[in-house]
Amino acid sequence: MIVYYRAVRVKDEIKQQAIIDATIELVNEIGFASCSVSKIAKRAGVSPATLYIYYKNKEDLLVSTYIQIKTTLGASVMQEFDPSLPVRDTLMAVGMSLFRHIAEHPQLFTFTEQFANSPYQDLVDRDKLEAVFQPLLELLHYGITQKIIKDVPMEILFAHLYAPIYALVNPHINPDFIVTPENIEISMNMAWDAIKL
Amino acid sequence: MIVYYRAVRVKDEIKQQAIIDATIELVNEIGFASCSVSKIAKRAGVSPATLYIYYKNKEDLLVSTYIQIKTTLGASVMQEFDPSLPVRDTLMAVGMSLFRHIAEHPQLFTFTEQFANSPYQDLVDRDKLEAVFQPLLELLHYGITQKIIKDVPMEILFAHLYAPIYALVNPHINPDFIVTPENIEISMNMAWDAIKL
Amino acid sequence: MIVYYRAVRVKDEIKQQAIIDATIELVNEIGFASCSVSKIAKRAGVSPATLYIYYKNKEDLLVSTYIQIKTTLGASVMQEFDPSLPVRDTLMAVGMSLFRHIAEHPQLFTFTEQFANSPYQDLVDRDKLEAVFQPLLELLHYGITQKIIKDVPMEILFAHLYAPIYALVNPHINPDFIVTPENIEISMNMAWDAIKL
Amino acid sequence: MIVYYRAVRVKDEIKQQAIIDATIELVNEIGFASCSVSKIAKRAGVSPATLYIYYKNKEDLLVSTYIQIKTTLGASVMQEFDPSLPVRDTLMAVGMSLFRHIAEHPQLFTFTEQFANSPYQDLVDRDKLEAVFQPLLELLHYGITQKIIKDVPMEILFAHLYAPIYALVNPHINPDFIVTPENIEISMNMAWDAIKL
DNA sequence: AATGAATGAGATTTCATTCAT
DNA sequence: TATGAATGAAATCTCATTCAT
Repeated sequence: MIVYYRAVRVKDEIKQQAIIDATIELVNEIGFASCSVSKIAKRAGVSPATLYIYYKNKEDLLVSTYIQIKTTLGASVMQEFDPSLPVRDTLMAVGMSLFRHIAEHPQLFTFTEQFANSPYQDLVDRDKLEAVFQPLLELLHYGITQKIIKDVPMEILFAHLYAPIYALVNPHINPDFIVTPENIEISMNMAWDAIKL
Repeated sequence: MIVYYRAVRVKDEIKQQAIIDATIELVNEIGFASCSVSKIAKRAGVSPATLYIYYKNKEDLLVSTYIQIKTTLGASVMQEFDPSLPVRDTLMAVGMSLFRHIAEHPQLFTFTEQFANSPYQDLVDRDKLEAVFQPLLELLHYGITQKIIKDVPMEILFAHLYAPIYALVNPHINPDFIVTPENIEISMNMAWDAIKL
Repeated sequence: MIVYYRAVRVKDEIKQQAIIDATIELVNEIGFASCSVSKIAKRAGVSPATLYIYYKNKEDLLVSTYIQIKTTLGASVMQEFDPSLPVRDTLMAVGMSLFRHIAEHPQLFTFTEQFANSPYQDLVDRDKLEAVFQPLLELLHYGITQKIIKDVPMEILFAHLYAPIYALVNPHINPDFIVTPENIEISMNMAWDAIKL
Repeated sequence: MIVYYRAVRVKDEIKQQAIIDATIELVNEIGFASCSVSKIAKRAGVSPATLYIYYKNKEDLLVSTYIQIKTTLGASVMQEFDPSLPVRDTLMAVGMSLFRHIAEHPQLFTFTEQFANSPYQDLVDRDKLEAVFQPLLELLHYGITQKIIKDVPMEILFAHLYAPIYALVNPHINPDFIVTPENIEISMNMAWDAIKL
């Protein structure tokens, strides 16, 4: 009976995740701009008012969704990071992991691409999100000191390492491109050619 | 009478361009999502109803604006295309021109980036827009047959040639990156390293 | 034909007043707190969206209504102001006019009473609204120098001159009080007794 | 067992009063119109659902709060009522006590002023609330028979006795008025001049 | 008794588009 | 052609209240 009394209905993490999932689905189906709170709520099977129990407002919901996706992506990709390997192998492994992760979760990728070009993107603490990639930055620095990697600004190194990946997997840019292990390897090798000394 | 007719036509075109300019300005100032027809009309100095004389609806206006920008960009960039030069020189020239064009017209770039991640983007005939880059495609093909360029899928070549440019100049991705002639050259040289055999 | 073209549909002052009238009616019927924009619009026979053509927002509508009523009241009451009369006669005439005006327009009075106790009241420039009563203030000052009126703070004089009027005609406070010429005279005489030296 | 029962009751009453106090505070801070049940509950440190254990609904809570304040005010003010004193002294004492009470509890006054201009005010049994002032009524009647006070309708006497007080202490009407003992005395003397024969 | 979760109803406001002139 | 007025539909969000525990 005590257990009964203590078991007051509790904020439902399943429901909270259902709302996020509904958001991602809807953005994929009808686009970021057409996503209204009502539509998201209906898709998640809750009342629009319920949504406001879990998120302060629409902005909070979208930003939270974005951060969740990016955090998961970062953690997953950086699992491959192994500083005991040669610089080249590490960078390639991380890049390939990124390729694969995006290819396996196209819905998440679509969401983040649309989010990044929305007015909401300014509300995210980018530095915090990118902190997980700090080891990558240090590895590139090390590569430069070892005369393995070109001594150019970091942004340019990153742009050549990872921008081609994003362009290739983006269906808006390359609707017909298919991510195969061969293509991944080809592209990552080219990225290495770009940055290596 | 002909004079009269032409005068009217000229006035029309000025107004029509004023609407497009207003659209681009507003997207830059308040973002794609916050741009309403009324706001665009007010900025252009016309009535909302007038806007519907020149464009079928909002979608038509935005798509027309996008096509105008992309067409102008393509024509401008391809001016540098000179098939009598070595392959490398041509590709570099085109890339640098692209870099410069974007850097010189940041408002147009902002518009296209926002448009490309909107539900409207599916309404554009991409093939038609990209037709202007056909010579580039042929040049790459030629480079492959001459064993100058890696024999990999076209999309991958393009991704490594131009995606880094877009990433670098995109203030959402690289808010602190400054486009200098040195940076342009560094990046284009790296792009060449990526695709060259 | 020229006339036809020039007669573009024009902001309709009749419609604008219809909205204000609807506002006043509704506040009388269902109270200030229950008045929604939709209800006001429906009562005025327009779409809620139309209301926003004439007023920036709900606040603007309510404040405008209040100012209109108060301005009309002030002008009407001060018509009785005749500085050539003895001080006592002037004050009595103004007070009686106020009594009568309120009694004849109970709906307007109800609106202002409710408005004055709403969060909107802080948005009104009271000094501007009360400027019309400046001659009254000066008259009281003059009466003090002439030793006709008690030399006490202005607020106290005003409170004793006019607060009883408002209390008497307020149906919330005196639901059964009937404004008769006799009652008006009785009350105004008492007010004079209060302030006279 | 009795002890247990009483302990529970005491706890209840504290919570119930906490809700009322929270209501008064919130009305003062954010205004009557912005007070929602959730906000009141949060301020009182209880769940919105708990509030419905103590009060049937929002209306019941607000009316109860109003009645509590008015009852306390009436009792406090009428403490000064001493029929053995001369009529004038009694009326003056009561008025001054009213002045002081309001000045000392501005939060309670703010609440009642806002309540009185809300749709809830019709739900109060005014006769019951005003019963406490019955001796005052009788005193005025007596004063009339003794030819001390003007023989005019009761409402008019009350209006001149107490409406100026409410107007003076009301910050909406007299934002700059400061309640000093001198001002209280001046005003009460004027009120007496108004009603005395 | 006590509560956090849940919600239908309704609030204000803006939108893309059309109408009447 | 050009327009200011007009609007139905839909947006985001809050509310008073009830439910399940």
